[in-house]
Amino acid sequence: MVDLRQGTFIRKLDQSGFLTEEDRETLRGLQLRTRDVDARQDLILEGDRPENVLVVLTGIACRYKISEGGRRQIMALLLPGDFCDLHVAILGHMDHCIGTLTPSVIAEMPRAIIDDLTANHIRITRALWWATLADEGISREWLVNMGRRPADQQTAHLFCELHRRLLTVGLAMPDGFEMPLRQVDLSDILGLSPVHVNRVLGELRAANLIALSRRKLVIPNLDRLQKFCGFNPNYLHLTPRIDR
Amino acid sequence: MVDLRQGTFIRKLDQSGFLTEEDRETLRGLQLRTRDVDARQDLILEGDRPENVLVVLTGIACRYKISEGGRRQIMALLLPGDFCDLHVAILGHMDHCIGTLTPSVIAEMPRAIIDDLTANHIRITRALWWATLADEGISREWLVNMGRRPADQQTAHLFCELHRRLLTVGLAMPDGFEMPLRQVDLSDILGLSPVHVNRVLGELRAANLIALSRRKLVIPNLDRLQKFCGFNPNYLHLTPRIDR
DNA sequence: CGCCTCTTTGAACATGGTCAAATAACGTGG
DNA sequence: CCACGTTATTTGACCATGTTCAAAGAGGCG
Repeated sequence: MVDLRQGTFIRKLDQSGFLTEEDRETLRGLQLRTRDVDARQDLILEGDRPENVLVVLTGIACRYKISEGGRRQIMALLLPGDFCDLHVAILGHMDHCIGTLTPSVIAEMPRAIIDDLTANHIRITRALWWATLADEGISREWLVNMGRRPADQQTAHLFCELHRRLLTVGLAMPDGFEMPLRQVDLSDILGLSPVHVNRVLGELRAANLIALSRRKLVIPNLDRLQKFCGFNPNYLHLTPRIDR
Repeated sequence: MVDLRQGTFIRKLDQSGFLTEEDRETLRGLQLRTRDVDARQDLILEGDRPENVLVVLTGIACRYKISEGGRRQIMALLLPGDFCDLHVAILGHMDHCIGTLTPSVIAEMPRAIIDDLTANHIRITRALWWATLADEGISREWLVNMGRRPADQQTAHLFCELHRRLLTVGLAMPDGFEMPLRQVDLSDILGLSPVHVNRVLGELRAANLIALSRRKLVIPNLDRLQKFCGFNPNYLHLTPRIDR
């Protein structure tokens, strides 16, 4: 079944700047099986050696681990268009779990397709590699965020990142976006306690940096929010590439 | 000049399990210029578009960023054999800085060599990709470490990781290793204050989990240390690959 | 309406941070 | 080899940020 929603990941790969119209055509022609998944379901567990590569088409998923202490740490957010487990093709086994945070539609890309793409489509291969490297850039920024920013700036920074990333997949407005994550999820992303996240959200609201209610996040003044947390979107590597 | 020290990165890539003797021969034949660098020197700055890819031959370097607040966060340690900036070939510009932590020897791999390798040596290409993905696994574990472990376990975990990684490049003994990082460096890795790192080190010493003096770290009981911090080396992807 | 989940609030506590100063280790030149 | 300046580690006292536990409200949904 050709699914129009796969436009999301084509657009994502296209951001690498490597694809030609021919490549996009190839990607559009892929026949992928899709799967509807509820919120808070595991897609892949640590140690798995999955046969298919999963791609998020709609919804939000995440990479996470459970620490010895039984606490969840989310290490990456997977938005529409993002690949869940490309690395497994190279590394062999998963070193973390992947689960949905919201109800999602997931596409399954058979290993055979990946093998074909990486063998016969050099630019698509580069785009795939680009995607994994861009992910890495984000996790580095999260380290800075957790290590060197106080909770309020850290939270604001996450919102700036989400806003920017959702914009590129057409899921945000210039001044806000649908925010389906719960406060517990935010706390597991930020490495904070849920209670503290709640208080920080209160502060950000009080400072009129955000408005958040009924799952809508409104950013009254994006520039102010970005300045507040020192957000510099460079690490997302979203700028149009004109140099190759 | 063929430099024997490039054995370090060949060994590193070999851990991917993808290389054949022919590939190793190819890598051994590379003519690389090397450079001696003092401790605490920048090799690459944020925004750079370096022409050569750098490889650490001896010493320890790191990826880092300086936050708005002027505080350094180290996001990765680069040990002998590690590539500094492979991603730049794909992403276009650096989103972080790279600098040495100790006196180091750095090899410069001209872009032309990388292009040749990735065009004509499929297994070496996969090994390179493997290396970047393994790095990513480490930064994910660091997120867990910072987000969900108290400072003492976090510090212990870093030592376990360092020990294991240094073992694979022949720079550690079964019960310890040379620890050239200062406490400030540790604090910038762990996202803690230098003072607190000092106190944590004291605790770990008091609990007889480590002995640390004159730049030698001794681990009296590795198993105990690993249990203490929940260290599971899985994420390093160092296990011998027999499945392909 | 009633249940369940999520958010909000309060009070006491703990972990880690800051500032400042003392001590120890290191490297260099005499 | 020692003295000195420099850099790194250690210690103390006080403070701030974030955590925990518990309970009360709000919202969403059948």
